[in-house]
Amino acid sequence: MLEAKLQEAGTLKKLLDAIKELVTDANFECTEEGINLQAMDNSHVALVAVHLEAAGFKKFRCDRPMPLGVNLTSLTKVLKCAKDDDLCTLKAADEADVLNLVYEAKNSDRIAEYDMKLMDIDADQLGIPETEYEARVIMPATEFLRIVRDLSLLGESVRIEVSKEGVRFTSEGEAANGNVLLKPSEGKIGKVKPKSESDDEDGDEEGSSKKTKIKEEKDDDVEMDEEQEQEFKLNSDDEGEEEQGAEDEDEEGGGSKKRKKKANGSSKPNKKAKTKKAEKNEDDDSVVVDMNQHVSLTFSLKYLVNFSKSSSLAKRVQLMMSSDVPLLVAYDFDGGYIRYYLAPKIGDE
Amino acid sequence: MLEAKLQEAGTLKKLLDAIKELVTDANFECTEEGINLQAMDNSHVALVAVHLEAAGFKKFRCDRPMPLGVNLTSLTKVLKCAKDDDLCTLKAADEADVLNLVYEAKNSDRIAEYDMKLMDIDADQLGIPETEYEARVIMPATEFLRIVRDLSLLGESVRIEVSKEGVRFTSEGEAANGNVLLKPSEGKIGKVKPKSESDDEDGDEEGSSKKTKIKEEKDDDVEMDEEQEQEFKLNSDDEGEEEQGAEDEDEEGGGSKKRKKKANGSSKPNKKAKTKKAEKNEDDDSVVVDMNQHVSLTFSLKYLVNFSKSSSLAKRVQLMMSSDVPLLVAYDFDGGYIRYYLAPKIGDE
DNA sequence: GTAGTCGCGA
DNA sequence: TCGCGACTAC
Repeated sequence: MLEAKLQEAGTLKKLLDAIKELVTDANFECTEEGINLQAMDNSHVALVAVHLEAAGFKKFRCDRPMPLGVNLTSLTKVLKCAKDDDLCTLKAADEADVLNLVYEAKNSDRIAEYDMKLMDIDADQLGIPETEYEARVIMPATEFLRIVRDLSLLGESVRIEVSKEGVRFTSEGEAANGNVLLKPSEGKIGKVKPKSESDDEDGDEEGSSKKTKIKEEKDDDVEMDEEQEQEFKLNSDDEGEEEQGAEDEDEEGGGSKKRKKKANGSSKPNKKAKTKKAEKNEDDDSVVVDMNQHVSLTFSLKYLVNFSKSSSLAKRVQLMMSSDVPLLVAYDFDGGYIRYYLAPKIGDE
Repeated sequence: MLEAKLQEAGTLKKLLDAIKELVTDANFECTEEGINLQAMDNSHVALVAVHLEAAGFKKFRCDRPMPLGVNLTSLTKVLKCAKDDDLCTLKAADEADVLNLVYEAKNSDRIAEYDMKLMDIDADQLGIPETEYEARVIMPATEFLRIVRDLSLLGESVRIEVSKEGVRFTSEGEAANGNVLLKPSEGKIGKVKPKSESDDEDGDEEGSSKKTKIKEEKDDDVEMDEEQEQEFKLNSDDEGEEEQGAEDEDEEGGGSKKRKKKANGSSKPNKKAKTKKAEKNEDDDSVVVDMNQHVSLTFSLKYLVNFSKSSSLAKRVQLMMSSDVPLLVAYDFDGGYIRYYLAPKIGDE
């Protein structure tokens, strides 16, 4: 049985606004630790991973793991029926085929209750490899939004280059080319340290000579697979929109979670990282650039524009890049995160 | 000859926005008392009655009754040419086939003048029976708007139930079901008294044991027919959209008012009621529920959503219901009102 | 608030 | 089949 009470329905509404255009159906994987959602977009070019931790709820109870197959369009409709500041309680009985949502107005003289049908979704719950990245950029989410929106007016794709100079976004279009260069804020450029020491790589870069790759600075709850079994595979986005059997990853997605909780131990040591992030990641407008080597990758702007809808959820966004692996765009907010993975365009076209 | 000067063109604009989707052509029945419009919607499921009283105009003169047949789409276009705060004067000569509209900017350095063609419309001016209702709900217009909009995302129809609990709106749809319960505000529930005493039925319900029906709390100027000749008949809205001859009630609608002022005396004792209403009906966000018995009726949300466009005209809305008779949705504003009647769906489908 | 896209009605 | 209106996205 699940019962999760959220202080503000608005949080969920924003979350859905952020992903509903990318994904139409997804499993909300509920466990005692919170709620996870992971899905590839309809053309398998991008992957979204959402995590809402139990502690982020005003009240959270989930007796046993349960996947709730939700049509996001329906859920969006149902959430439209809530005011942003309504208390919102999600309830589902074990084996239930409906999700119950209760909205209580602040002044509680209005109670609305909705039952939404659930569906069985063949989980394409993929293992996300815990990549160590060659470059990380942390910047204001609105800045990122602005840049990708601007550039999307010019062309279809953007090249993101991280160098000692900072980070440069370049787009070339029919009518015009453009690029935006963000210089790292004072003292905000350096190399990246392995996760174990990442707590103090904030510009004071003494000792950062070790050539390690960068891990995203986050509480990790995405299923990662050091063993690489069922590792997720994104299509490289080269305009191929033909429906290619989205159902070829059935070994993983048998409909239920053979969730492989990470074998490797580096998985979730994060209360401290959280505090750290608050310091460097949410409290300012700085641009932080960490890199071990020059990285230049090209991505579809359409997707990035879509990702940046999450700007309403978090002040800061983190971009993690390495050659030839998907870009990770991560937004952290109180009580959870939303992450997007996007395969680079090949051939730098 | 008609000459009616309105302080704010915006009022008319809002009025037209509220009804133009429901009705495409209608007669503006002008008399010395003001302007009335009454029309059934295109599928004869709903009826709209608008009243603009002479006193609500900055200046009003109508020498003799005249029906002005107006295409509401055209009038809407012409009104779009006015700014909301323009002075707006409507003029029509006797027997004229055009309506003249003059817009004067506040600062009067701009005068715009339009002539709109009139048309002959077979009046379906129907007698509206003065129903006494079993239940009345008065609530903020925006709340009603919100509820019907929300529920219309889920399903086609809504069941409205008035009980001691308050008023509950329920909709069932493909993907989800939902219901919203509004509890009456403190002391705002009671039985309803006959109109003659309605001035003090505000929660202080001593003496309200008399089992009388409720009349709408309003200045009444709709043609009502105690004799029941030509009483209006709404189609019960069960998807039946066949055009049924709307032109059988000419005795009443011959273009002029043989207004039968109600035979029964309870008809318009309302300057006081008005004040009263201001107290309980417009100055707060309360939900007032009066009922003599439990009522549960089902209506088309499409229409209710349409009706609630009138929320821009009034702060409060009044719902009047009795089993098996049309719902009355009434909005009162300075200088007039707009009322909608909607037949319940049959069989509670 | 405006523009574009999709659906429904004439 | 074309036009108008409604809904969604930007």
